[in-house]
Amino acid sequence: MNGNVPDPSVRRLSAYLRQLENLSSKGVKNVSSRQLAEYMKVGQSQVRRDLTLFGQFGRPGLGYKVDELINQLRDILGTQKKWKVIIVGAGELCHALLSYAGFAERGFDLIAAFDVDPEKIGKKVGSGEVHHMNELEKVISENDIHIAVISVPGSQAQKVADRLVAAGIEGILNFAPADIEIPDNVHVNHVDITSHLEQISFQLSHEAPEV
Amino acid sequence: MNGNVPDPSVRRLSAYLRQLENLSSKGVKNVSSRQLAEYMKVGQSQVRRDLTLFGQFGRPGLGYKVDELINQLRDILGTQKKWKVIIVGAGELCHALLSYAGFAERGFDLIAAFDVDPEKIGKKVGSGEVHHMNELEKVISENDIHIAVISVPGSQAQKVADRLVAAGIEGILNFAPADIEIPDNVHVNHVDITSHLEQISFQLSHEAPEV
DNA sequence: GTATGTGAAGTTATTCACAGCG
DNA sequence: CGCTGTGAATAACTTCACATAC
Repeated sequence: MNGNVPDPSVRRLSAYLRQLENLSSKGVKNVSSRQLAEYMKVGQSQVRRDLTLFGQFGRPGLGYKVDELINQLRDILGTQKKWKVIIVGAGELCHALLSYAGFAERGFDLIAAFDVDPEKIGKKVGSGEVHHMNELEKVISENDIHIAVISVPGSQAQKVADRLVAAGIEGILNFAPADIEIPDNVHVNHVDITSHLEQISFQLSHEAPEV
Repeated sequence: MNGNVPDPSVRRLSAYLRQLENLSSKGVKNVSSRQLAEYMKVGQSQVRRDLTLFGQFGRPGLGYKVDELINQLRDILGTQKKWKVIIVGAGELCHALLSYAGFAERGFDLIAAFDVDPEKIGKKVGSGEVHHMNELEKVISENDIHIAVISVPGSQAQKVADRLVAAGIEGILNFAPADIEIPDNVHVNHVDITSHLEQISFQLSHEAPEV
């Protein structure tokens, strides 16, 4: 459909979608790029530019129809259809993610977790249950899984990633505190909490001192 | 010290630091920009450029001394000194974060958590314990806290953020699935898990179909 | 020979500003 | 008259390529 969309744009599309869902739940029917831009901290032309990368969704003089745009954004992001997702490592993070993230409403269906701890196996998580690690490949292939979340200790992350890739997984969300190496055709998103704290630390450390 | 460093550079500095800590623990003493660049997926001149934004740390012909560079990066990121951090919301995410992130080694000391659930109050977390929310302002001011983590339900996030800001917090790491509005002089980092999944979904959906 | 630091060039992303539609 | 969509202008970031140091 299109060659290259700036990464930052894609991130913002998520943010717009979040904001629009909010507006929709408040009964708002129409929104202009200026209004949308206000909520996030971007310029109004940025909003329009991001959207027009994928088509023309607005009406001059009128703005965008909230519900319509929500659907268009979901189409763009590919979350109109449900993705089946598995999570490797059924520890606290796994439960934390499930307890708050509202995966399902956003198009992601957690259908299985994996762990080596016998105590955890068989317990319910999301819309599935905890399996033993040695069923990993079987479950992936039988259920047509494309996306996996890694939430194991850092020392295990690479090993897990290798198995996921070998089993055909194409997208990985990595919460382990370790970088993983994977082939170029697999998409990884690494959530490194320490790094986020370091960003903040950097900002505070380089603040223009208060006058 | 310096006016404007590209955000992407700061993010990469964290990544270099992570990689260098790794190398150091393996006993590696020296590293070149080419080697460092290989591990992350950046060009070698990018590495040099990022580093020289803050000084000249390398030796032509030799590369960088691993342990020296680690210290310099920590100075830059401001994590040479320990930051005291609090977390609001003592739920599963709070425990997940503590159980795996190795905060302390990276310069962040979790000294208190806050919750409204009486069952949780008094329990130990990190190097502190869970307090009732109404002690929030008191603990912040008495302990000279600058950074806070929000891990409460989305509906509470804004309220919590407002109190944190009013109490003098300058940096917020927000895990709640909601955007928060705060004044410009406070630094926020929002970890939105759904958004990360959407990035992956987008990539998979717009993949050049396999030939 | 190897590797840094950096001007200059190139690329990518953001913002401006306005023609044209509702 | 408000608001979109978009060429053109600007700014931000990255890469090249080489003089210089070890």
